[in-house]
Amino acid sequence: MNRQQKKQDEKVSRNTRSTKLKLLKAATKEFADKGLNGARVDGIASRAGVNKQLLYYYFGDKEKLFVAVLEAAYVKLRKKEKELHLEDMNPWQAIETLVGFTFDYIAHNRQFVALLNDENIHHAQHIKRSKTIKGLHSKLLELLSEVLKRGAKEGLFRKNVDPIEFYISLASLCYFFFSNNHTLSAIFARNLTGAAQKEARRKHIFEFITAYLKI
Amino acid sequence: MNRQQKKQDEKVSRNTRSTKLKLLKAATKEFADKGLNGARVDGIASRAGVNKQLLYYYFGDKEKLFVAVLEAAYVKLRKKEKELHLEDMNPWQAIETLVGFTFDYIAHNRQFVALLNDENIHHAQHIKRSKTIKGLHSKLLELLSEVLKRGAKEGLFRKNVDPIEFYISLASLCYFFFSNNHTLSAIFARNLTGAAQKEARRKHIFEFITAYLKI
Amino acid sequence: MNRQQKKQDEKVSRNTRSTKLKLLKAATKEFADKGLNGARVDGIASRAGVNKQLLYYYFGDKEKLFVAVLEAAYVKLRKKEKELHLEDMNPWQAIETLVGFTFDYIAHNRQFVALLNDENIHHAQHIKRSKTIKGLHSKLLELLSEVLKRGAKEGLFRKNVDPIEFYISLASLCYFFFSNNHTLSAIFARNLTGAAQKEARRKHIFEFITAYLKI
Amino acid sequence: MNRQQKKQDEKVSRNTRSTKLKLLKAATKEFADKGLNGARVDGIASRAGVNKQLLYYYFGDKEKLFVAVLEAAYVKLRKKEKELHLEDMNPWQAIETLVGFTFDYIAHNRQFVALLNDENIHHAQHIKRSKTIKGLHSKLLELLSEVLKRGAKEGLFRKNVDPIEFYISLASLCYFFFSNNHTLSAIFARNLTGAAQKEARRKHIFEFITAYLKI
DNA sequence: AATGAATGAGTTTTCATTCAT
DNA sequence: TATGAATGAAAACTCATTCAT
Repeated sequence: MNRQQKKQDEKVSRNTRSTKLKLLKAATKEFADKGLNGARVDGIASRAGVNKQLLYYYFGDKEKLFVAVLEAAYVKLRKKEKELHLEDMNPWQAIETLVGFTFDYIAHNRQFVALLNDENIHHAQHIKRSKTIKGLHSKLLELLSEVLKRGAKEGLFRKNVDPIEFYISLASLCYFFFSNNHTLSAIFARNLTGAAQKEARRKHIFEFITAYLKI
Repeated sequence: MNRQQKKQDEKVSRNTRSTKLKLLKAATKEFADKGLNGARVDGIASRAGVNKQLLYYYFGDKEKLFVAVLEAAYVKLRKKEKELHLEDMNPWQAIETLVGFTFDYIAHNRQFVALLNDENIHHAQHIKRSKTIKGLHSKLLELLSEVLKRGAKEGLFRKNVDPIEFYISLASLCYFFFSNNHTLSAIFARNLTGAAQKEARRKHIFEFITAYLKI
Repeated sequence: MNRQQKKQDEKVSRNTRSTKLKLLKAATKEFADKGLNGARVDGIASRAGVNKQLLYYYFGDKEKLFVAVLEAAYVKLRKKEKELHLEDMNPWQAIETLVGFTFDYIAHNRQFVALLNDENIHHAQHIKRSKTIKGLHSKLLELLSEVLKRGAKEGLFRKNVDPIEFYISLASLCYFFFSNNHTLSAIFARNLTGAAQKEARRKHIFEFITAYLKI
Repeated sequence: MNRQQKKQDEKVSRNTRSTKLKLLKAATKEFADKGLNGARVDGIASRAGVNKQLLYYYFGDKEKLFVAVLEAAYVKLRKKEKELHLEDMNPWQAIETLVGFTFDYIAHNRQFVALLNDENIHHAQHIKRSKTIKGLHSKLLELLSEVLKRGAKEGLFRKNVDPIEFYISLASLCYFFFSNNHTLSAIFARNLTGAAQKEARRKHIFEFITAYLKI
């Protein structure tokens, strides 16, 4: 393969990748904003600035695009999780890191929250069908399990904490505030969108988690 | 108005109520199951066993019916809340009652969870527009506030607990498990639907809350 | 049911029937003219002078409409067949009647020929799926079989004529001329559309069949 | 032009021919299987194992390719006809040969039958437009005419047989069985695909034709 | 001669809503 | 109060064709 060809291939493949990426990003926005049913194929294409048919060319149909969006979202999350390295920290550090990461990730990836909300309305049928997502085993639970045991053995943490229950609680505390922000704001007749509110929430969650783990 | 006519009127009005009710129940199911966008007017009418046009006759359009469904759901919740009478209990009793009620209500009213999920996708626009829902002030927060203060004063609870933060945490812990049950099951490759799982979750939430409040 | 109601019912049902009928006739024309794939749903609706969606309301989709068209065509044919009463005729009369009927029916129902042509392109998948058509057992073959036996026994006809082969030959001779009229005209560079040509063909077929049956 | 270049050119031209041929064969299959409207340009290209754009490069567009397919089919048929040499045979031999050839050609070239069927749905517009096909005058009719006259003069055949009517009858008997095989099978609820059925049909046609011609 | 990317115009289908009775 | 028939607007999706290399 000479330089000329190589250049060509790179360009073509880069174009393909960038077009698919543009579509994926546009779709993520549209799906997060309006849900699978509310999203418009036209809307996604025009957001991406490409012809609508390319969407079908690359992804097959609207639903498959939705799956691709979910998959990309999970790939991104798992990648970030891997960079945590909880195993190298002392128990309290590890918990603090995990809680901070969970909250901040959700806080900065509201689209992910919206997508998950919608996916739950659809009974997680797309995630269940996705081999990609099933293949992305999260090691977070194992790491957490190890940290909880370590902390207990060192006399720092409460004993016999079920890691799944604990993880669900952590996720709940971080996720719900964002996923239900609109209804909470409406019901409490109060704006919960602000940075101060968010910071207060973050702090509260730390206290909550800490109180539970502390002996 | 003679007896004959009165009887007829009564019958008619009872029929009206029952038809509206049938539609409302059917709509609740359909909306909870498929979301506002996924729900079908035809589906609702056929679930209710009535002609589609009646839906328009009674509720105006699909979106207004959705609002009516949300309103009915909130009316029901507020009514149940009123029956709690936290004010007559000692602080720990009150908290225990509140936690149990919150968990159990959500556990037994999954449709409400689904509706809220969907309403959040729509940025709570229907709730915000509904005067009915706005008018249904929940006294729970006030009661909780009073209970937390009482408990603190009596030296039972942690001091200066923000009732809103606390309430959101409580709601989070109860709500998320049910709202995200499908995706959680898929990701953990585990069935979280069972009664045992539910009971474990309930117990865990009690521990969590208690640990936080306890001095 | 009072007179008023009866009138209403009649009218409603007559409207439904007439609308369905209009659609069916329009679809028959369009499908015969352009084939299943070439036909346009819009074209059918506008030919019928009704809203396009009614087509979906009454028939489900384009393909089901095509099946309905085929079914109607077969129902019509079978009905005509029943009126022949070959059983009451002497053998030669019966054959003459059958041949004349077959030729004339095809000659006057060119749409049926076109539909069958197209259905064969689709490997008869719609006919195979149609319970209605399967249920319309043609008694023609039984009658023909009986006639052939009778004729043979009376010493009028050739013996041991296979009724199916004979029937296929008869159908061939009548059908092909019409089904392939366009290509025949093109290849022979001759107009085969005229009434004279048709009459000549009819006569020829009689001679052909007669020569075969005659001892 | 040096040897090297010549070799290249030869190779290129052979490739061209083979690519065109591959496309033509693939198109023949696809068109025969699904008709002009049902055939997919993508399907043809992928059957041929080449890029879709090449189809346009070589044939202009889908419809022109269809014409090319028809033309190739007629070229093939005419070539085979030429090899018959009916003129060298005695009348009965010639008829026997013609009938056998007609039946066998159709039996072995089902795609041709399917293409003709579809072309008739399109009112033979492509054949009518094709100068190539018009230029391929079939001498069969002239030969047949001569044979019929010869047979009649020799006292072997019925007199004054119209060669076109006779030819159409022959074609009918052979063609219809194959062109309508699917619907016939469906209606008779019987499999007419088998070799035995085919052989029976062939024999029957011989009897039929013979009976007609015989004095 | 060959290819992958991109597109426009069309086609089927869906669905909330209204009409007429 | 209740219903079946009818509709308009929009949605997803298809497909032949062309572009750029």
